[in-house]
Parts: sequence; structure tokens; C-alpha cells
Amino acid sequence: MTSSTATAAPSPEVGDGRRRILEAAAELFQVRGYAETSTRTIAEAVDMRAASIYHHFDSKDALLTEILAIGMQAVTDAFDAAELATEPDETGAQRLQRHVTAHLDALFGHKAFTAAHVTVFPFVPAAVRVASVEDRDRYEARWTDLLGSIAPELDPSQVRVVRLSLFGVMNSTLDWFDPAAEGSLDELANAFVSTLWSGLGTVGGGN
Amino acid sequence: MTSSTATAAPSPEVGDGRRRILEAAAELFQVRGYAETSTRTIAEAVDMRAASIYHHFDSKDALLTEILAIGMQAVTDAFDAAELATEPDETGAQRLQRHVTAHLDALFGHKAFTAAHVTVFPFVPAAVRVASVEDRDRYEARWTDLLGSIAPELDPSQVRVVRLSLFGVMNSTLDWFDPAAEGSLDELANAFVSTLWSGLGTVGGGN
DNA sequence: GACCCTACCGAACGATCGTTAGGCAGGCAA
DNA sequence: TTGCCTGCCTAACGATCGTTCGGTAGGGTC
Repeated sequence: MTSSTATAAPSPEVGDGRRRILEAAAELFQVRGYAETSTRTIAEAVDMRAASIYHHFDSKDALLTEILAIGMQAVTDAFDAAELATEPDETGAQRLQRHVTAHLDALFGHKAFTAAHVTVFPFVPAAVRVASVEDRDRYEARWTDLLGSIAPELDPSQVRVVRLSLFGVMNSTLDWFDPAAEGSLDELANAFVSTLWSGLGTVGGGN
Repeated sequence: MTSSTATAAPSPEVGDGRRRILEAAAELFQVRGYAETSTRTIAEAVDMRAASIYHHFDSKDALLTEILAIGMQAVTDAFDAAELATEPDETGAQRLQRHVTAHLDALFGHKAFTAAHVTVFPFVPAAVRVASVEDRDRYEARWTDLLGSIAPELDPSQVRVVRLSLFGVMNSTLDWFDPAAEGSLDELANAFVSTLWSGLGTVGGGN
């Protein structure tokens, strides 16, 4: 209809189809699961046919692999940005809270892509898993270093328990926290870190 | 070969096939996922053919429904047993730790059945989900009452956050804790509760 | 021996899956 | 005008899925 070249194009832009497939597939994988989502269902969500997906991706597995990579990129970038914002005189709790906030922001800011790592990752084909495990190991190592740095009194096995427990809490929020309805992620991060640091006994009475 | 009637039967006992299918299916669902596990794979694990499963269960969905019910029964029974062990002069932290231990004991004691609720539940067919949601709601209500009872200074929305966070930590242990290699679940429960109550700052220094 | 019940099997059904082959429309370059 | 490239299509392939049908072997009961 409108065909002026100066205004933003209302029709599909170049490379738009590929991005739309990625987002629709990530959303469907998160809600229904990987094996439960067919290529025809993905295509239907973007008003295409299943065969068209194969113009943009080699296979359904390759599509999932890219979705997982995008999710890891989001949390990794968020971690690095939080690290750069470190100030010399801040406390360990402050630094930890900035990273928890960054992780939660990345989780919910790219929810479909990050949630794929939490929900469907255990069941993805082995070939897809090995393609993502390197990214995941790198991210875990960042947290291991961080926690060891701000809590040097913990031995490595304790750091591991704290890290995995913290991941358990943070990642579980994808299932039950709604940033639009329940408040800011920063407040949630503050609740997590202050509880982890000082305990419910003091937090519950103080707030 | 051996056909004596007095000794324990080396051949399959009555009702044995059904139980073996349940356990094999639960294990496969946990490791591979529900949609990724075919009835033929389940049958192979118990040295049968796929058709034989339908002698014991109406459908693959019915098999999953029963597995989920067994898992919920395990954690519910554990909760009730822990509740009965309440002593009049114990602290809130002691009572909480007994329930955390009970939950972890049930999780790992019937791992394949309880893990199904954590890993495959989000993706199970809607009909199966509604069959389990009542059991799950009842168990959640038990924990809501418990936490509200031992931390009366928290308002309902805070209780909800604490409950869901605690579930996030406890259920995540299925992915990374190995009771056989890493120590007792009681110690893990103690670490969780003491951290939740008093914070890492005191725990880390004291231990 | 006749009968039945439990536990299992072989074979097949229709549906759905991921994927491929080949074609067509439109935009852009020469 | 010709030719190519991008983006999407229809149609179909073989594989695998959950499930059903019609059996059969064996043990217990009368």
C-alpha cells in the first residue's frame, strides 16, 4: 500500500523472516518444549510453511542451537557489563547484587532465549548440547570466580554449592515472577542477596 | 531351571511387570523427556514389546499421570511424617530444617518420580497437567502454612517469594547434588536453612 | 478335560514428524 | 530484456510415533 521510501517500511524488511522464526521458535520451545513443537507449528506462528524454515536454517536442531547461543550471549554480556561497572570501594554484597540484577535482567529481557537453557536444555539432542556446553561452562566459571572473590572464606566445594543454589533460585524465577505485575527485578535481587548475606531473621524483622 | 517352590522365585512375580514399567518409564522420562521417550523404548528397557504396556496402562499419558501421582505422594507423605515429628519446644528453624530434609529425602529417595515434576511437568499434555495440579496445589498449601507459621512477620506475598525460592533451591539439587558422593542430605538441608535464617556472612565465617 | 484369566506378543493402522526437491514471484544489476 | 538472487511455496519422501487387533502360552479352578 504505502510505498514511500523515506518512512519506515510497513512491509517485511530484509532479514526479517529469519529473526521472526527465531523469536517464535524460542517462545514455542519455552512454552511447549522442543520435541513437542513441530516445524509446522513454528512456521504457522510466523505465517509461513514448514519448508521455508529450511531456507534460513539447516535443521530444527540448528535453529535450537542458535536460540541457545543467543540466550547465553545475553547473560554473558550482562555479566560483563556488570563487571565493568565495578567501583573500587563497593562491598561484596553490592557487587553480588549488581550481578544478580544483571542476570535477572538478562533472563527476563530475553526470556524465551534464556529460558530455553533452563527448561529444554536437559532434553535437547546430544549434538545440540555439546554445541552449547562450552558457552555454559564459561559463564559458570565467571560466577565461580566472582563468588570466590567476594567470599574468600569459602572453600571451592562451598562456592560450588552457593553458585548452584543461587542459580537454582534465580532461574526458578522464570516460572513464578512477573516483572510487569510484581515489581522491579532490582528489588527481587536485593531480597535474594540480603537474605543470602544476612538471613531471613534480620530481613524479615527489618522490612 | 530351578523350580523349587519354597525359595524366593527367580522368575517374574505377580504384578511385577507393571511396577517395572513404571520405574523404567519414570527413569527414561527424567533423563530424556516425555515426548522424547517412545513406548517402544520403555518396553525395550523392561524387555517387552510396546503393545504389552497397554495391558497395564490405558495410554502413555496415563502412565505419566501415575508416575506424577507417585512423585507427589512421596513428598506429601514425607511432609506429613515430618509434621508428626514436631516437638513442642523446637525453634522455627529446627522445624523448617526437618521439613527441608524430608523434602530432599523424598526427592532423592524416589528421584525418577519426583524429578518428573521438576523437569517434564511444564511440557506434559494439558490433560495430564490438570490431573496433577490438585496434588501440587495441596502440597504448596502445606508449605505456605508452614512458612507463615514459623515466620509470622512475613506478609503473604513475602511468604510466596520465600516458598518459591526455597523450592527453586531444593528442586535444583536434583541436577547437581549426589548423595552417594557428596555427603548427607541432612547436612545440605542444614546449610540451606542456616543460610536462609542467618545469612552467608555468619555461616561462612563460622564454618 | 473344559474353562478362564493374566501377561505378553506380532503385525498393522493412521497420524505426524523432519526434511528435501523443484518451482515461482519479485527486486536488482547489466 | 536477460539473468540472478532472495524468499517463500506445494508436494512428497521415509521414518517414527501412539495405539489397536487378534492372537497364544501358561497357570489356576471346577
